[in-house]
Amino acid sequence: MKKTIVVFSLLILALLFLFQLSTYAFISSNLNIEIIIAAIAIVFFFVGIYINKKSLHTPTVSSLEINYNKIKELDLTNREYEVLKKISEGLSNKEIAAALFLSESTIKTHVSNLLVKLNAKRRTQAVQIAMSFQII
Amino acid sequence: MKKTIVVFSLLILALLFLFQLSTYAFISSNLNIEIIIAAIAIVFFFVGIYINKKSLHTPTVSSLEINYNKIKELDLTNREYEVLKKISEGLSNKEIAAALFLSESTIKTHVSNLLVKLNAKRRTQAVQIAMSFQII
DNA sequence: AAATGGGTCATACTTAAGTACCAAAACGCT
DNA sequence: AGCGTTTTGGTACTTAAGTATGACCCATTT
Repeated sequence: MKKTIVVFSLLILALLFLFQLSTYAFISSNLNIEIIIAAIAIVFFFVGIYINKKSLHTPTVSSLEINYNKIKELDLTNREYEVLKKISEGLSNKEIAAALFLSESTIKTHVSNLLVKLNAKRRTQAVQIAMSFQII
Repeated sequence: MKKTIVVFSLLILALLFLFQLSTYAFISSNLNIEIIIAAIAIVFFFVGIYINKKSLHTPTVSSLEINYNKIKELDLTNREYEVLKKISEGLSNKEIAAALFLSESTIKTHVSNLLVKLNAKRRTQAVQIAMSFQII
């Protein structure tokens, strides 16, 4: 943050200097106006780069969006998708049942249907496939 | 790419226009020079932002690096880490055994040790934990 | 030479996961 | 009200996963 303040202070000083110079050049006409304009252009060019780097593109640490169309395409129901997310969190069938207030039998049914729809043989593979489809 | 060409073409036209205007203002003195300079500054400011966005920060589509220090910290051996990666790919113990030319017993041993070291109860949880540590 | 750690494999066992099949309640839709 | 789908749950079974324990080989270290 201190660095930002210093940069902006220097920037303001540079701009003031340039504007003074441009006024001087306009009055006395002994300095080429194009050079002044070019200098201002260059300064603002770098200001644009700096602002963009600082404010517009700071975090954005990935975290890709979920492909909801793919979920529909795979014909996953709400419950199946809920179970899939729990599986990806590393929960057992019993734990998922407890988390969703259901019986383990129900979870097994959902998991079985899930594996068919995702064309997976195991829950670990289902997670892998789901990640490749970006649905979790 | 076509969009880039269009943007740059428009940009060059705008700059030519501004420079012509500045020359006109310099000669006839009926346009305030400060306004011209401000216009150029604004244009170059956005040029800076655009250039920065296009060239300096294009890909970076995530794909975070692996935390090898964490692997050492967890005291995972080479074989255990190999098995962990195979688990995360959704392979069964039998499939991992076939892939690494080992017996299923050996894989089970490695998996068991792996779960202890990662403090996981199941292979799915191990994958989850490994991802949170960014070691896979 | 003995201890150590990594890797391999086996047996025996328990628990979890997954399949197949069925059935009923619940819900949305026409 | 009737239809189809979702959701729920059960039984019975097979297969996979995971644990515990012991054993052997091999390379490195003490």
